[in-house]
Amino acid sequence: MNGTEFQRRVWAACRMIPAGKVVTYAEMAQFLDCGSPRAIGQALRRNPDAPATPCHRIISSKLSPGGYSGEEAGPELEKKLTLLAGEGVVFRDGQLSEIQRLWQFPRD
DNA sequence: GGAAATATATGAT
DNA sequence: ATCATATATTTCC
Repeated sequence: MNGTEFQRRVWAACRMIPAGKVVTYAEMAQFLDCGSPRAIGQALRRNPDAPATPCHRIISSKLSPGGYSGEEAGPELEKKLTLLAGEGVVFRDGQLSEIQRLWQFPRD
């Protein structure tokens, strides 16, 4: 089995995010009933199925890209931004260009 | 079992 | 804007 139960939950949530949209760590934490978005980052950074799990659709609550592959900034982060751009999500001045790209988990 | 580390968030300075 | 604290989970020793 891969990772712990918590990680599986985080990755599953990632896979339910539609393309062209992004979700904040806080939103996912709330959806998973987790009181700390930090745990989300920990699970995402150790994701065993990087291409299968759209972990690049997770951003910070300030609409900033956040980080990627264990680095808050670097070539990997740029790759994440490029991937998002390919899905229609564009960042401007370190923040999400269009707020409508923000997605949230179904609360019902 | 305990300490260190982390892709954050929030409050204070 | 920057620093310090809080919180949850993982990984290393």
